[in-house]
Amino acid sequence: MGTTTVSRVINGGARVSPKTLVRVRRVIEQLGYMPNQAARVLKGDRTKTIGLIIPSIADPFFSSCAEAAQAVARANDSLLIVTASHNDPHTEIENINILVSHRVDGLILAPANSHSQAMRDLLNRLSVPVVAIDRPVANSSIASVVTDNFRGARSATQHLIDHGYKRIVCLTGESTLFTIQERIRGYRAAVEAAGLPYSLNTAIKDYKSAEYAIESMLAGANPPDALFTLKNSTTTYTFEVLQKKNVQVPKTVALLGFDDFELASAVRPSISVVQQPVEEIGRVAAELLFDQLLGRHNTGLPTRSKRTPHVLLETHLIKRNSCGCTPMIS
Amino acid sequence: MGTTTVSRVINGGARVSPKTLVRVRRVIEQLGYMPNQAARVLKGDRTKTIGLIIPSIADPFFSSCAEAAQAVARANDSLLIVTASHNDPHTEIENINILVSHRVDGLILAPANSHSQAMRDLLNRLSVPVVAIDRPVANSSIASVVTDNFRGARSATQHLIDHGYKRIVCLTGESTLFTIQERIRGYRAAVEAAGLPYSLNTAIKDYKSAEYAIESMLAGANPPDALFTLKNSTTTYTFEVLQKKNVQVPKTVALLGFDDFELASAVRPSISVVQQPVEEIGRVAAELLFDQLLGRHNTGLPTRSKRTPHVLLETHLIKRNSCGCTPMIS
DNA sequence: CTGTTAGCGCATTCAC
DNA sequence: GTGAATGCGCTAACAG
Repeated sequence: MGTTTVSRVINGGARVSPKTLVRVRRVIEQLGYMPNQAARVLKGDRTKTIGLIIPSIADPFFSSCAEAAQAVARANDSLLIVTASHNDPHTEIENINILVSHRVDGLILAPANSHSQAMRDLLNRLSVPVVAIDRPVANSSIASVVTDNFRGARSATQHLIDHGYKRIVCLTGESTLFTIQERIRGYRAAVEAAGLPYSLNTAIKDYKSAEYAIESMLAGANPPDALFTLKNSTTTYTFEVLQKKNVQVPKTVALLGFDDFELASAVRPSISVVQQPVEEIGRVAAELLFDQLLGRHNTGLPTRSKRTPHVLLETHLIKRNSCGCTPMIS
Repeated sequence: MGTTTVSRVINGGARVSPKTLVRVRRVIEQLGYMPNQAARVLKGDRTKTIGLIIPSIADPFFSSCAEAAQAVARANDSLLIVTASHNDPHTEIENINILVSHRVDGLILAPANSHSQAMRDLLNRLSVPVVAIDRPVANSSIASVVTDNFRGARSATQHLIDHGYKRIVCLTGESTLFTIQERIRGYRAAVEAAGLPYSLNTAIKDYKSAEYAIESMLAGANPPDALFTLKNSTTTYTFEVLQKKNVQVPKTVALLGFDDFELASAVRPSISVVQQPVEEIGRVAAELLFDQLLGRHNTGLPTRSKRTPHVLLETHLIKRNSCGCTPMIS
């Protein structure tokens, strides 16, 4: 018995006589033998694992990304390791280190803080390819797959303007996040271009704060006729408040949210939203990563694109009822 | 320079002079050096990784489990690797093999098929501890953390009976799953004990089929006065249909669902549900796994419990409006 | 076709 | 306090 022969059998069985091949295979089967990846890795080969760091596994947005990325990883015979940063820069760096220790072949991450110098340095030092999702890494040459939050928010706001609303208020929380800032920019661009007042409240962090904000506004001198909510939780809190207060939507005040969610079409009125191509983000990011990993660049592109692609994905406005539209389908 | 010294520094720095310690640490920092886990593993130690196999990462139920399990893993200085089986026995076995190849220290999984002989054999051959979640592995000594689906469904049905409903119909899909079967048993036990008719429809797999089923029932000779839906998607499809048909809930027909979901309290009427202790499942499973891993059993228990614990977690009935209750809080 | 050898990076043992 | 030697399981290179 030669270990080499066994090794050959495991790796496809080339240059092994059919007899031994069968024999070895049977023994392997019988013993339930599994090659030790650690040893393979140690030999210097790829680990066939890639890492994904997202704020939370339980967040539907990111878990859908993860699912899509995993599919691509599988297709490339790799394992996806998902860890959660909870948007904490410290935890994030810790996660990067853990994954690097485990010698992942590449890394996808949603940077907790786009501007963290420490993380940028760390990332630049890595010898494996990195792709950022959802948010780019500022001032760096790291590849990224990001939604066009600016245009998405601008055209959504424009849609409200087209409906004739004059006092469109923008509601959100977590305004330090890159994505939220971009959406704010988009909202601002649209209202300013239309000569409408700019009104932003970034203090919505739970049901209570939403209730307080909306109550004051509606009772105020110049109540809004439309609400543009920049993130999922803000949208649902707002919806709940409006419902509880028996505010007519969209009659008294219209509602449009950024980011789609499961029951947006099931509630009454159904909620119009800006939809992000969630799965696509995960899929494209993983594809980009494997492109870098396997050294295949710019396939099919006539122009030699730069080494680090920055993919900007388009959003899609889903017109339901809460904005004032009356689509055919329920 | 001795590699041993460096090794010592990395592993806590015992028996190293303060000077060298500082010096080595600085160089490590400067080089961005990370110990190669593969080599450590090869030395025979634990890999500090555990595997989790769930039907889908994007499923809120399981991703919450995963999040909780990851927290426990971190606390035990380990990495959680999550993979998706899509409820396919073949993919599941493939995933087990991949994780075993990567030498995970333990495994948590939601068995796609509780009765698969092949999987049972494979699992028994493994040298690492295994914990099943959501569904047990039939006829095996594998530890499990499962919700008490039977009692949850029975008491939910009983609650509908207490409300005075006489024709309670049970709706679901995926009736081959262990959890669903248990819930069916619970429903059956309750209606039969009350001398009420047993009526089950397991064909709800999408909005269309829900619409068809509900339409026929309501138009039929003996329409139901309450609907008990056994899984999340069935509940939302049913809710959508009832809403679209302008059926009064709970007046014309009441609704009670198994499994809580994000907007159950936000919709009108708010939907009463049987809530599972989702995070607890993930947490307890991971804790059980590390107990086995670290050889600490039966802590604090006076009676010597058997080696493979089977934890049965209680459900909680959340009374909202759709069942006919009128809770104080919105 | 098959076996022998060497080395991947680390932690452990044992001398110094 | 420190360092040299050893072996974990595997595969690539090289004989037979």
